[in-house]
Amino acid sequence: MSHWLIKSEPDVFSIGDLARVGREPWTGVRNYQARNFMWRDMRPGDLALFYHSNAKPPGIAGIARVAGAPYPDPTQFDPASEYHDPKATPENPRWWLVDFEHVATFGRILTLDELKADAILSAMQVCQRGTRLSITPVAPTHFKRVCSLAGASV
DNA sequence: GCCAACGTTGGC
DNA sequence: GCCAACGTTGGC
Repeated sequence: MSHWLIKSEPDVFSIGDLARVGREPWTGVRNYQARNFMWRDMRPGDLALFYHSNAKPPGIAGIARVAGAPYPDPTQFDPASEYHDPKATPENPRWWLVDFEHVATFGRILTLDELKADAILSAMQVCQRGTRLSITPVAPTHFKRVCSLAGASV
């Protein structure tokens, strides 16, 4: 099993929103590296840290799980969507996604400051400056340590 | 295929 | 709101 970190702006879609809906298609990813993670590398059952970006404070808010196999992001075909991609066709899709389902909401946000201050977790990609990638792989040791610091048992 | 300009992300 | 980082675009 692989582990991941997925970013979301809580004003747009938060861990609480995921808990409410249960399962959500991860639409709107328009970066090839992030797409490749979903399209090629993720497997159903993989666990992901749910990170709140552009938040006060930014940090990890909970855990999600890859809920199924990848499929084309429907928003790329929708001219009314802000994620519409005129170069994509149903016969030749460019953007793929997976659904995520809610696993756990942490009792508190594990803040970016705490991650950076931690001798082990400071190596995480999300801690490096200039990392804008919305989906990143996470080492199993990092995943376990985050869960233990957040008091979550997974 | 180089690279300057531009747009976006996201912490601060 | 500022701006560093960096991916993408498009002229050549």
